[in-house]
Amino acid sequence: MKNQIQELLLQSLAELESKDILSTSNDILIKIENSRSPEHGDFATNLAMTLAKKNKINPRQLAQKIINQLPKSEILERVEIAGPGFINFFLKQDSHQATVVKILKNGHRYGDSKIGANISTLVEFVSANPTGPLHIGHGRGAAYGTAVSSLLRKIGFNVSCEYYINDAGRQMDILALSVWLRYLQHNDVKIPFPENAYQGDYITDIAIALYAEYAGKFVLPTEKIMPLFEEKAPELKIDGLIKYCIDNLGEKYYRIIFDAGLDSILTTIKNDLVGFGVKFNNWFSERSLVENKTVEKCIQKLIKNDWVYEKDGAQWFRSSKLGDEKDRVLIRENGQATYFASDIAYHLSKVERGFEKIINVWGADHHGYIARVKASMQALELSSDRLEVLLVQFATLYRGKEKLQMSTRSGEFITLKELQEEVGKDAARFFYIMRKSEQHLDFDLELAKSESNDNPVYYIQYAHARICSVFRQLSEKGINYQQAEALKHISKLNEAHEIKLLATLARYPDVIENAAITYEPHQLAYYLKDLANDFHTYYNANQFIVDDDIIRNARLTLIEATKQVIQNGLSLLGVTAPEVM
RNA sequence: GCGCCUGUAGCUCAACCGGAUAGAGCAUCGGCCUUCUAAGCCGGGGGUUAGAGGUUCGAGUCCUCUCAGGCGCACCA
Repeated sequence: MKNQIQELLLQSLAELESKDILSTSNDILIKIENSRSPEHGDFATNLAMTLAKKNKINPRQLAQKIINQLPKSEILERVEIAGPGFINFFLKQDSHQATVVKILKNGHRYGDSKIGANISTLVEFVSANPTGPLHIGHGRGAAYGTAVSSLLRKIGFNVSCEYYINDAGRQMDILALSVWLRYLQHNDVKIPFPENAYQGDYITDIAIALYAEYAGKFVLPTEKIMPLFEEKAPELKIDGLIKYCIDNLGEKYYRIIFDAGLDSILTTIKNDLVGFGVKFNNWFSERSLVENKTVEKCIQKLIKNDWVYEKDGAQWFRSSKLGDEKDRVLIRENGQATYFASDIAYHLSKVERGFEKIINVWGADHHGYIARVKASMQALELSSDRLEVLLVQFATLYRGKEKLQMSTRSGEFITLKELQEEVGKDAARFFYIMRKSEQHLDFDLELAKSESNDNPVYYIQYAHARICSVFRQLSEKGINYQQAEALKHISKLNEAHEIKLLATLARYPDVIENAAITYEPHQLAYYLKDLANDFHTYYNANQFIVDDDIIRNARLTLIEATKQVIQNGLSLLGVTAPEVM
């Protein structure tokens, strides 16, 4: 609809230009808005106001000239000038009514478009360290990332979702150590447990499972371990213990413990995500980048192109030459590659796998990381423009007044699974999506639980269930409804509530497109609330199952179309559309 | 100290690349169920958009400064 109006305006402008009344730049952007108020028609443009100054014409006069040159149109009832120079477009009623046909004809594809041009797109999100179950903080990234992916697919991008598994590095060593120490304790070895190791009960569970399979195979004499606990600096103590564990247990046994922890936690994470309705196309292992030498290959290439230098025994990347605020270490003094080195390789892999558009959904605490990753892509002569990093701000978690920590190490956190069990998947997903991603979120658990019945998601689902109920009543009463036949009577949909509902339904494709290209799924959530509101109002004002066949059929097509759009929208957000509530 | 994000009704949040009278929900007050689900609808009250300047036909939105909060500034991930 907007496109048609835009076309009319372009023709009008071309006409004015050919008469030398007006000059416009070639890249003129015609902005057409959905009017906020019915008295301003259905659509409005500020075109005359933006062109007025350049052409030294009074905006209202210019608006009149533009209107005079508008070609005849089938869809417009009338066009008006209002306020300082807005041009308001009023649609003919049958243009509104045609929306019903369009929706019912396209079904679950209503709202799709092809503007993504099948561009190969990778969306990476969650990617939490497999050192513990996902907590509520991860839920936001999961809900957001998957909604963005779904939206992009809807507008024609070829999207793949990926989870990057940080299965290498120090955090994982700490995890393995934590498992081992719990395992020793389970073997009645009297040994302390460091405060900065992973405290969660799930560690003990893994240790017990390990014991069940391997019995006392990994027990070492304690005399040599105990002195390591005397180290005062907590991080050094941990490192000392890890080193002891690897050296004395041997690489093979250490790997068994390490993998037991990794596999167990990864399985939990995968299950929790499936339960949350979040699916990944690929789980990408950081370790694989080390094992197949991609990391080494990256570093060699950087060295070859003179992006690396040595300082204090470490290898540094000259990222400050490429927009980063300082240079970054690739290889530490102790010879180990940094996480950043893996990440360079990971992004190379993304490009080499053919992704033209690369989207990373990161927690806001990683924002300082963007510049160095982009710098590395430039240094490897990969276009860094194709990388877009979407930052999701933190959710601060409260239980009533009490602020809760979401630290995995402390082991005290609400898991995503617990949230799901308490609040429900639909409500939780919608709760996350409602907030735009760059907003900080105060998530009061008590509130979320106690108000779960007031969660707007139920408002939307209720509209859907009500519509389903109407159709159930219809068949119970033995009243015939044939969509094709009923569609012949949509011209009867001209009551105020019906026009309002039709206009909202017509907006849906725009909402999808805009939500997708701006990566703002909350726009869809708010739209669905609006749509449900229009429906509930209509429901209260009019009876659908009436004796008049024509009126009844017309109304039924409208609510059937409404049902379809609610379904389409909710499914994009990972929320179900129940038929009964 | 530097960088990023945020500040809108009592609370939680919207506001479509700046646009017409800043909107919802919760809470509060008042109406609506012999008719398709009252998890609903209709109406009232509630605002100096943190503050001060600036840009322009027009600012919650853009710029500068101040204040307040969150996050980041590792040879951790």
